[in-house]
Amino acid sequence: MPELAEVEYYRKLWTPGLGDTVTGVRLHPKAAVFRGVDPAQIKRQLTGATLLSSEAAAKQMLFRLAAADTAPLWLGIHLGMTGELSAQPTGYEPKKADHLVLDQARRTLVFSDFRMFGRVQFATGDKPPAWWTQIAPAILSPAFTVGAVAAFLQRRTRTAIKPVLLMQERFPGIGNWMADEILWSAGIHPRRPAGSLTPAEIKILHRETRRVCREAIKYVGRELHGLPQSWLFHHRWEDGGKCPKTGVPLVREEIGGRTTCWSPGRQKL
DNA sequence: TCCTATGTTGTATG
DNA sequence: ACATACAACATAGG
Repeated sequence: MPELAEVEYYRKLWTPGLGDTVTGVRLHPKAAVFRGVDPAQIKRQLTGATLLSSEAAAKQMLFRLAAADTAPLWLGIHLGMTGELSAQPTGYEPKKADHLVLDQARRTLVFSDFRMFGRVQFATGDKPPAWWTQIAPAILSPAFTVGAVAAFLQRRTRTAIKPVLLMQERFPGIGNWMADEILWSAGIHPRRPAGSLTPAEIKILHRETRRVCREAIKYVGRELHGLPQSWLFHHRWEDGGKCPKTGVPLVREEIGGRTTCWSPGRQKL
């Protein structure tokens, strides 16, 4: 389920383990979540290391660890479509989809992802690796300006605005439900060509993008399903779901290869 | 059996 | 070179 807001939620579930040593590592060496990395190396280097800090950016998380006689260790996790983190009691028996399990004296930290679209990254070095630093500037940072959004839309004149909002290089952390939520609250039809938005609409889109991110982090950070009922989120999948603002039945169609939900009347072509 | 799924990426095509 | 469209990845559940 993880988009920016849920990623932040899951990141914090490992917070109890900060400051503690990893006494053992259990992993599935052949799991697809380890594509591009060496699971044996991860197991070797993380064992005995101390988990120091974590941060989230876009749909990814970065965990910093320290070990004797080596440069800092960087563990990256992308939750893909079905990834989750959890902290389990000592003695936890890993389940089938628990691909990376870090044992500590007082708990066990687990990354599981049954569909395995997520991934584990790993690096050592004094500075965070490129796969982390290359993530686009956050939507809630000063770099996310109306001008930057306008310029990005201009280069995608004919593309529907919906898939444009899913492009991580400009909208890091936005996923399918957040994109629909943004367009719904901005009153913009998801099929509108990106280049057809007026300056006024771009301004609203920019404002609502930031607002949805800020509020989603606030509500979801508290509890995973903590969004208010007034959000589209709670109605978008139910058959016969109605727009929380107008009471009119919602519409669902595929746009840009993803199921898209909107409220006709509020969002016109 | 068939369809869907809160994501990314490689490849083909324009 | 750039933008766009779509299959592929792997699995569970309705």
